[in-house]
Amino acid sequence: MATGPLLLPNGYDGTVTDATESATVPASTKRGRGEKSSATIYDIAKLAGVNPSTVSRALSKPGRVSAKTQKIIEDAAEQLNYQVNPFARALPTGRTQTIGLIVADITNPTFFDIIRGAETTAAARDYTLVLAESAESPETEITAARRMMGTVDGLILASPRMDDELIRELASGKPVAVINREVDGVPCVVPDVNKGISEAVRSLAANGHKNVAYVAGPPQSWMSVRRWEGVQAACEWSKLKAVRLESSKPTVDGGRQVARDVMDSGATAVITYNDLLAIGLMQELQAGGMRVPDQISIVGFDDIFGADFTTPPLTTVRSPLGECGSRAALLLLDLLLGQAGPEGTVRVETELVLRGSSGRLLVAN
Amino acid sequence: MATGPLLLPNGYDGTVTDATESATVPASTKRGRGEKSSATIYDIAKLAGVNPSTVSRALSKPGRVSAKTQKIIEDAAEQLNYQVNPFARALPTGRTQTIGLIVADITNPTFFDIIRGAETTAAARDYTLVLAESAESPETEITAARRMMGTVDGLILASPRMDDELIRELASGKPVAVINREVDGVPCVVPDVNKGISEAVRSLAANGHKNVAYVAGPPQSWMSVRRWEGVQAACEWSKLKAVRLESSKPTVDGGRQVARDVMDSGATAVITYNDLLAIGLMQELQAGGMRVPDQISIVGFDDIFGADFTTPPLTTVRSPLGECGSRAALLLLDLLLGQAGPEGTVRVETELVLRGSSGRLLVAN
DNA sequence: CAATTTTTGGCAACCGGTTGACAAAATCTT
DNA sequence: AAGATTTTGTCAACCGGTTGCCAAAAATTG
Repeated sequence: MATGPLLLPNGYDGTVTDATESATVPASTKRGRGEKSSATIYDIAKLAGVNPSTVSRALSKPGRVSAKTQKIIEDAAEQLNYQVNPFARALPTGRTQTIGLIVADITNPTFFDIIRGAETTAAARDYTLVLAESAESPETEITAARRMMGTVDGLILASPRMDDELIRELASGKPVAVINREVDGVPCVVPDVNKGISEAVRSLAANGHKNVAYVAGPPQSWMSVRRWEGVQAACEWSKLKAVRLESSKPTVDGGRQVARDVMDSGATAVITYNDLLAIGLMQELQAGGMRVPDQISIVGFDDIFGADFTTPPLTTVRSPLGECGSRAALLLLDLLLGQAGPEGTVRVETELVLRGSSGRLLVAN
Repeated sequence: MATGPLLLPNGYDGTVTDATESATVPASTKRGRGEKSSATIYDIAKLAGVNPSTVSRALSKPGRVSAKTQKIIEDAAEQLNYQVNPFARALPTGRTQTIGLIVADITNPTFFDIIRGAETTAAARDYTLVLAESAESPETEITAARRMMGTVDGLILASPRMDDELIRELASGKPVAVINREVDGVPCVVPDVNKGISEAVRSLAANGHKNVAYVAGPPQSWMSVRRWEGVQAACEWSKLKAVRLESSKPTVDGGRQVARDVMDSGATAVITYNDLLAIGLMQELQAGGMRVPDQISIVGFDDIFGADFTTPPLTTVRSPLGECGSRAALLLLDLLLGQAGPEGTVRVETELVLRGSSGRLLVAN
């Protein structure tokens, strides 16, 4: 009847609280497969000759204990190579130093910049980023969100597909920030599409285009609607005809599939919901013998990684995605630190990035 | 002197343990800003008329309680919309249902696929992925790793930059899996470069090339060394001359910068450490008037997103990055469930993806 | 139907920090 | 120097689950 913790690593057996042991080494050797587990505040307290609560205060409430005691405790902590146990801390306080990010689709490079932006600013403030994806499904999204809410201090939803109402419900529990969508009562970071779109449409009009097609994104996408509205408005202003086409999915493949419809529409310029659609569309049109931009101009959205690898390089309305991620993280962190920033929506600028895929129409239509 | 928890949301005030209250609603209304916080096993126990420990067993130890009690408890849990508190569970057990992933650079699309692969398989097994980056710095990496070790059940290091010794030290604490590098005694997932490289070199030789340049990656990169060795061996076998060039950083920009050296080297075919370098290099060479592949062939590594957007599309040695992420996650999860899989290194195949950037040499050199 | 074995549920300790209340010690007043 | 005030450290309860141990209940056996 050995009492060793080999078979049941999580048992509470063995560790008698015996005051006779030496105090220079952390008492605990219990967790896991017998490795040195990290020291606790109790170990520090014993070594420093103070009460554990004093240790706790010294380590987290600056100024609450005298400089002298502070020093003794810090030295002891250092000597024992102490690291707080995040769970033990999270249990009473609820704080976890963690923020969650849910993206619609990890496959989509649009989100990589957002992830990067959020991760970088979170890390800079000593927060850890937890990532999940919804696979474009509102149900998966809400499940992931609910699961995360338990473990994070705040949540960022990038291009959420769930209902406004659900988002508000989540936001009533813990701080939530939304990217690429505007939800009443919830802090949002939204690229203001108007500037970029009007630049794009004006450029198309100046190059002699009369008929513009907009290739839409997923129906649940708030941003797709906004972009379509923007395109309509700008086209009206520039006296162009605008028609809306649907896509099956907002990917390169979806772009290829919509090429037929684009041809049939008679448009000489196409603005797509995102760059992936634009790239797929361009590939398919070129494969069919069309010359871009001589016969048809293509404009994407977002300026994702790789948008300038194509031939011709893609003209696109750039959204500062990395900035969106970063701003959303900041919004959240401010909320968490109690210094509520400007309540409403943060708008970031979009701009036209004029490259080779749009230009003057050389062939009369 | 109101005792309301408004100003000090984390206080323990107020909640007297009064047995007279109605039992149909979770007693707790304390956490946060006064919203309904989730029910605890104590609430369930009260509602079901059993002991909290019985609830705990019913919910996590299948078969430990009778079917009847099980049902009563499950119903009560459902009614109260119970969710386990992950911290409370993690505190005594150490289990967190979380795995960490540290990548060298979130900016680098190579890691996108790895992240996706890991996230997807983790999520499928009900684990959450926690992400951090090391910004290509060994110091940042070890800091991030140490921080993470406290909060995750296992860790994946993708292209780690730290010493073998440090990796083994980490691995002695909790399960660790490594991607893109082989470390003795630690489970690794490594693309086997030989097949892809020999295909690539054979193809170059068949197209009349005699001099090959390899553009190396970061000096700490284990994989860069492996690739250079592979290129050397394959070139020797095919009787080609191989020379190694250094790059400043493994990015598109780094590729542009190395163009000069490539020209000077007299090589007619270039194999680069990764696709980013290849793309940058190709852009710069083309900007300087070189024709690809007529005057120079370019072969990258990894087949990242966008590698086929270029003109000509990039020939590259594909590593199944998504599979690497997924396999590493599986390795870890198996380890966590105690069913240690095959101890050693998992090798995944690489293959040449022949596209337009490599081909027959048209101009005598 | 009694004796024995197996199930099942309850008790209480425990994980490792945090914090309100309070008393002891130190500092400041007058 | 005695009293008032402030600083500092201790006590104990608490967050919400988990689990070893034990006794009561149920099932099995003779």
